[in-house]
Amino acid sequence: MANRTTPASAQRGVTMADVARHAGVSRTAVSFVLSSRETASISEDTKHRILEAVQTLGYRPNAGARALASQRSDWYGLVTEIVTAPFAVNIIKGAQDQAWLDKRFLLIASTEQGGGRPDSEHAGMEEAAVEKLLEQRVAGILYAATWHRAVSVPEIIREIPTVLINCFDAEGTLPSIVPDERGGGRRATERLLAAGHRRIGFINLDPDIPAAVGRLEGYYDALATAGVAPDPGLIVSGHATADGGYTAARELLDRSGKAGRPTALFCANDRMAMGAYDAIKEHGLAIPHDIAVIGFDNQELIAAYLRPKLTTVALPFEEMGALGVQTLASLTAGQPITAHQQMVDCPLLERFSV
Amino acid sequence: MANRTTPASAQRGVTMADVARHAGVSRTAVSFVLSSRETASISEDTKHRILEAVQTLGYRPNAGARALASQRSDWYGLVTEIVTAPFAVNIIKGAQDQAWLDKRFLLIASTEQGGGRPDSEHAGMEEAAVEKLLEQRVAGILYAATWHRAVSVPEIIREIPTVLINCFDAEGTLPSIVPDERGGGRRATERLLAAGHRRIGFINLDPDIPAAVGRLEGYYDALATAGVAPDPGLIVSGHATADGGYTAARELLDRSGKAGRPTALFCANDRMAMGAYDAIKEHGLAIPHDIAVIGFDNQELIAAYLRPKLTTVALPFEEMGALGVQTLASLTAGQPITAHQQMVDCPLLERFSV
DNA sequence: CTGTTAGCGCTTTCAA
DNA sequence: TTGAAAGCGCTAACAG
Repeated sequence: MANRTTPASAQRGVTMADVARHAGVSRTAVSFVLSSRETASISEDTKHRILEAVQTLGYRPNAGARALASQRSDWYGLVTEIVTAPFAVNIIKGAQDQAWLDKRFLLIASTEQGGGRPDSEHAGMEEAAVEKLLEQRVAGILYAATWHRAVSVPEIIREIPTVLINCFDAEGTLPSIVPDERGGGRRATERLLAAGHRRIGFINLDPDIPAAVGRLEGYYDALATAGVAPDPGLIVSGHATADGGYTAARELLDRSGKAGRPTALFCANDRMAMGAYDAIKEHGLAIPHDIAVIGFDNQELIAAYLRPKLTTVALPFEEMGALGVQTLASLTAGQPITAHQQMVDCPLLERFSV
Repeated sequence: MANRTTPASAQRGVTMADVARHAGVSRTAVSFVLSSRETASISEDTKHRILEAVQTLGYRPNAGARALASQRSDWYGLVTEIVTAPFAVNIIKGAQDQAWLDKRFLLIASTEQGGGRPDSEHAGMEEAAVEKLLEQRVAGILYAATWHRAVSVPEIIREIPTVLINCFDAEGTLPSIVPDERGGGRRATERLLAAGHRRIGFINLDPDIPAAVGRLEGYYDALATAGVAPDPGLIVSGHATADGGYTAARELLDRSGKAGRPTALFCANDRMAMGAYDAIKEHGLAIPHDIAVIGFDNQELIAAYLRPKLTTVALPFEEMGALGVQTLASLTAGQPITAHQQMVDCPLLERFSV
């Protein structure tokens, strides 16, 4: 092999038997020491000899053999479209970090992004991915989506413990972890309310998706608690882009109806907030002096670069990833599911637009 | 297991022996059919019976057992900081897709981003990651960096075939795949030249990094070919941020020295171009009418959102990932290394700033 | 406290 | 063309 430098290395060679021989003990002893079993106690001396043999021989355990013999594996499968659409990439990071802590490996099978359509080629890829993961005998599967929505997972996934991250199955039979959209919407609105605003415009996403529903509910919640009557004229929904936000914001600002225009804008995502900024500036208004703006998603590249920097609600991707692994761990450990759907808080990130 | 629906499923149970029994043949026959060996020809009839048995029994091969018995694996390890710093996430996508085509799995071990410092905690994590990968008996390792630079890889990585993506080792002993920065710089400059510009300002990155060196060389190349003498006064380097770009652009624009200011700006990355836009607009100049701008990196979120949309040079992340897997494949297949360092083209993306 | 003995599910010579 | 048999490297009863 062209690429090999360390010569007498341990890649293919040193086995547990070698270690045992070198240390003058049985393979069992070695196995026990290496997996630090408590059951059988082994003299400090032998233990030391074994460890030493491991060192000098450069022994490296064979994870595959171990899995085969013990009938369990250290692997979780992660099937996701996220690698393709890196918006929620921190889910992977959170999962990976947590898995690492638990001394488990993540086998990532990336799929193309698909809207969860059951009838697409996407579905075929996903099924193939799950199949492959099952062949690897992963202990469980994590299924993560780029944006919070209902998905339809390949049926075979049900053969093993599975947890859904940032999505849920329509039948609602699989444990899932989602952001608390409603709480986030409430929090954003409360922040605006706390700043003294009473006429708060809400620029929503496509009203069909869970994010839109939840964030709007949160908006109503906060208004109700504060005792301000919601004005339907203050709520518009637009395309989830900067252009959509621009158009929607203009619409809101142009209205000089009975009560005048809003003094604050809650945009259901940062991209729309970006467009809203443009519309506001075009109207000759200053943020946050004349009008406050709050976003949602905390897309760093946008929120932290706008002028002024955007106050927004963050999606807890990393936390969801970590919680997913934890949930899967307890599932594979045979513990019953406590909560079917776990919601993770969406924290407010204060910057300078309120 | 709470989470199991398909009851008599194949998760732990059906083995090759079962299939053989069901089909009334030997395990060898099954093995041959399933791995489609040519060596021993098997009658169409038995083959059919075997495949049928596989179907009805729901047999699923055990990848681990196969690896153990055959002494080779279908897995490549990918150790990278990219998951943490998703700028170059398409490297993963490219690698993943190519691996999938080759019917191989990517075991991703993510590490925290580190500057390649050999003495950091980062290095410890990396070494642990590689160690784990070796325990899994991966066939080879891919090591990918978020930004093009020299890295120092854990020594143990040299025990197996390894290819570096978007980075290279200082000693230059490992095969590596990097973007053709110089070609990209040349291409950008040529584009500006083709538009008739002769006084082209260049806002460079920190001059120590390969991207800065290469892009500047490309700039000189293009100028030389076009027969225009480079003006040192037109070259500045700044911090690789929007602010850095803003400052650098101001500096260039404020200069009204002997030959006046540049009519075009080549920014060594898109973030700096973003800042340059601000500076240009503040000067009351229009893009591209008064001054053309070209960027580098093609950071979608920036390049496609600036007004006007930014013409820029793209980094070939996906291609590098795919090429990395291909290179690793030929390496593990025992083929000699042809090129030690492979450079991948950086294509120009025309938008509206030139 | 340590060693013996069976496998785990598959591949792969070597005979038949 | 097919089958028997011997492992791959490890774990896990069970004896000693």
